[in-house]
Amino acid sequence: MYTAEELSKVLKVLGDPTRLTMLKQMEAGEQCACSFVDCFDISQPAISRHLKMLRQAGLLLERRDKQWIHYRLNETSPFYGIVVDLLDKIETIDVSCDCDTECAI
Amino acid sequence: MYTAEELSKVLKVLGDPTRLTMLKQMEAGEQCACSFVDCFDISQPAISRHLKMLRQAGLLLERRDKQWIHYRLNETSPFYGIVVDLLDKIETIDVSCDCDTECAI
DNA sequence: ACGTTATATAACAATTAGGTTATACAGGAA
DNA sequence: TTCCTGTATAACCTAATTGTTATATAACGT
Repeated sequence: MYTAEELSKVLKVLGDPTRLTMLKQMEAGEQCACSFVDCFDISQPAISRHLKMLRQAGLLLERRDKQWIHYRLNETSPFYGIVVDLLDKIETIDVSCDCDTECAI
Repeated sequence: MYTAEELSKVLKVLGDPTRLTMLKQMEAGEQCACSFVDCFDISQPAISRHLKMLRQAGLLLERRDKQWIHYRLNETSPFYGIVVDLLDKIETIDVSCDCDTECAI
């Protein structure tokens, strides 16, 4: 159970097509930040800021590996269930934009 | 199944505490617009615009009765299920702000 | 017709959101 | 060290959001 205040905060973060698509991709597994940069038609700093908003909402966890940072859904977030329920209602995106650098390992 | 685009649009509309609370109240049944005016600490035009956004998102239906307009959740919206699922996760609000005019009939 | 009530719209101000470019920082490789 | 790559932050711009007050519209009551 959540208050309308806290739930609306999370929904606001989810209410952006870029962020929602990022989450959808992470549902399939951990994603390197650079793969988002390749995937979306916006600048690297814009991607970085979207990731920051998702992190600050507690929806993401990160793992650093060398210079790459891999993000994944935070399964311990109190909103994880809600997020996954929503993501499962989104058509799978044909990701033709895999990270083309080493990080894809 | 929805696209990330269309779902994010709806989530953006839901991502506001006033609108989310309004929806929560409508989940309990039809609400007169004037009851929202009494209930929230914002001006009548602000309420009116929030209702318009919910209407434009297809989430509400309205019924005019004399000079009062009663709003209710649109059960035929393609997003109705999602909306109800989310509303059910919100703590019930102690509505000490019923419409104090005749419309409450 | 006239006043009153309920709701919607217009015009405006302040804040937030989301993009950009430039720059800083972190880590690996030569 | 120096250079390169990946990521984050700063500064800025524009557009959207959310509130306000003033006004218009719709419907009722006298």
